Formats: sequence, structure tokens, C-alpha cells
Amino acid sequence: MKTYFHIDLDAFFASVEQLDNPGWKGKPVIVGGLPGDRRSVVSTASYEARKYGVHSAMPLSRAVQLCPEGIFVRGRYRRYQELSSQIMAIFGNYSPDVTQMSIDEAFLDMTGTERLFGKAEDAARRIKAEVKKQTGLSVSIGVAGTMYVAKIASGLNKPDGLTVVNAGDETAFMLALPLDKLWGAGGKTQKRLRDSGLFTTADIYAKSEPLLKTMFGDSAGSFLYQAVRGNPGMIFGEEAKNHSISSECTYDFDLTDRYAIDTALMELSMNVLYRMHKEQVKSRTLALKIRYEDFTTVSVQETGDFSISNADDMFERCRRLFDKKYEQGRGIRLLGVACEKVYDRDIPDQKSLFDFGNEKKAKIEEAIYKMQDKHPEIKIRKARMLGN
DNA sequence: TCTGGGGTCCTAGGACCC
DNA sequence: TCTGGGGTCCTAGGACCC
Repeated sequence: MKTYFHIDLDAFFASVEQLDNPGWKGKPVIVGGLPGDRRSVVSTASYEARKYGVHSAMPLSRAVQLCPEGIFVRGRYRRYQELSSQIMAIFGNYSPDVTQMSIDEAFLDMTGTERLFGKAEDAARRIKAEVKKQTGLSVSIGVAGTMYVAKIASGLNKPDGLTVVNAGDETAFMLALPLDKLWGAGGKTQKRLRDSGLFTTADIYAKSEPLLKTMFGDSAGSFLYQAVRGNPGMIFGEEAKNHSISSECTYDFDLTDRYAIDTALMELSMNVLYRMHKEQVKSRTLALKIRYEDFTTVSVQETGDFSISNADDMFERCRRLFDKKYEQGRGIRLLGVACEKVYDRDIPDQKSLFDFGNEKKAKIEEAIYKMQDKHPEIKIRKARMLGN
């Protein structure tokens, strides 16, 4: 039997602000934006702010209404990252197998650490005390024989919580759990479950897997079947095979002007390209997202024969996708650019392996791209024409 | 009240190939 | 003339998570 800890930092961003601004302790702190910021949402609310009904993802304007005396801040992500790294390092002292899930949570495989740290509950208390001592922050820990149950358990007694589910009790734990705490079933699925007459985890437990698959599809059906049993097979933190890199921006005021749109596309392209460069990856698939003023969202993507090679190339592809999808005259509240399925920069483009004509063309373009770095006045268009 | 930004995974349909 | 079945890749949209 395995032992997993899931550790969650309590109201992380807001807690860091209270830590660095001692006068804010015990007060409602809301991270996400300043009152008056347009189109912002709450990133994290301190527990004091939550008493007013403020919560993550809520429009900031709503939060201001609910909690006018709240302390509003935009957020200092470098500082949060710094503390996060410090805390993850502490976790590393307790387990050789730490899987960080996000900036504020991680799984620890604690199997076989009893001789070093005593029973799970004692080890959990030690970790909590050490994080508190070293950083002044509190964490909540869930202990269970599966990652899935540990994850849910850590959320039950926040903040500063410790919830232990003993080996063998996973299914009983799940059957006692309110349905809305079922991780992985969000708002839409919750409604579908209710509409199907399933109101508790026990209701789901009573259905066969084939029936659940028929009702909710193969994947969701199988997930629900496993989840209410404590989901022993579920694995978190596996190496993702289809990595993507994206940048998007919601604009304070809707864009309609073509020059402003082009500038925005260029800026997003540069962000993505820079991060691809840092990760030493490339991509053949470019995706564009447009959110109109009425919040309807559309997307287009295109996979080319060659990977995206430079900023101008990327910008050209962006513009082409934009022209293909944009409905003239509609205001744009958000634009997003993404490179999907990125792969290692050193892997040669597949097509060029089989098509020497293309390989040659790619080399010519590559040379021109290099030249262009030195002489920005040479346009990419010319590279295209050369290839033909 | 009016809805962020960064991701992952799933589905369904179409194209194309054997 | 009518037509199977499987596999892979691609696209658009949607659900979900932190």
C-alpha cells in the first residue's frame, strides 16, 4: 500500500501579501487587481475576504462591491515563485518523489518513510511546522493511499488543515463525500449528473461502468466510475506529451482597428516565440483565439509542413489565421496565440526528410532569415517567392 | 457582477491511406 | 456499381484545473 501526501498552500498569494505587509494580517486581502481595473478577476482572496463572499475567478468589480474596505493588490508573481521554490525544497527533504502540480501544490510519495519520520500523521505535522517556521506560511495536507483521495482530503479542512484517510478507507471516504467536492467534475458535469438523477457519490457508485459510459461518454463515464471508488488507477503528474505554449490578452477596451489588432498579434507572437526559444522547442502548429465583445469565442489553427522559424514567419501565419476567421466589424475583447505540440528544436522537420525540394527550400529560407536578422528591411515575402 | 491567463485532455467529424 | 473497416492526422470547440 502506498502513502501519498497532497500539500496545498493556503490562499497562497494573499497569504504572501499578509506576510510581507504585517499590517494586513487579519484583514481582507484580494489579489488580482486594483479597484477600477477593467476586466480583472480575483486571483486569490484571503480567508478574511472570503467571509464577504469573495472568491477566485470572481470579477474584480463584484469583489469591490462585496468588500469595499478590502485591500486590493495586483500581485507580485516573482515573489510568489520565490517562496514556492523555497517550500518545494522543504518537501524534498521529506520525500525523494515530489510532484509539483502548480505554484501552490504538490504530491509527495511518502511510502516507506515511516522509519525516518514516524507515522504519516506525525510526518505531516512536522512538514507543516517546518514550513511555518521557515516561511511563516500555512499549508493543508491530505494523506491517503491514492493521489486522488489525498488531493480531495487536503481541501477538506482548510486552512492549516490535516486530513488523514486510513488505508482501506478510500471508498468509504468517497461515499461520504458531497458530490460537489468530486474533483474533476466541474459545473457542467455536476449539472448533467443532477439532471440524470445522480445527487450523491453513492448514486454514482451504484451504477455500472458500462452504464456510466453510455450516459457520459467513455472517458467521463470511466472517470466517474473510478473516482467514487477512490480512483486507485488515476495518475497525476505524468509527463505531458502534447505540450503547448500560449499567450493571450484581454484588452481594456475592444479592438476594432486593424493597426491595433496587428500590433497586438505581433506582441503575442513575440511572447510565445521568446518562451519557445527559452525552452529550446519549435512547433508546426499555430493556433489563434478570438473572443468577441459578447464573449463568444472562436479559434483557428493550422499545421504547416515546416516549423515556425522566426517572428515574421509567425506573424504572417497569425495574420492569415486572423483573416480566415475574423468576422469583420465585431469588437474583440481577447486575442490569443498558441504554438501547439511543441517538440525539441534539434529534431529535424519530418517533411524535409522525405522531400528534398522542401529541405532545400527550408535551407534557403533559413539563410534568408539569418540575413534578415542583420537587415530588417528584407521582407519575408521575398523568401517565399524564392522558394517557388 | 460581467466574466484572467496558463495549461491539459476529450470529442466528433473529415481527409486520406491501406 | 456499391461499399468494409481500421488507422492516423488534423481541426474546432468544450470541460476542467490552478
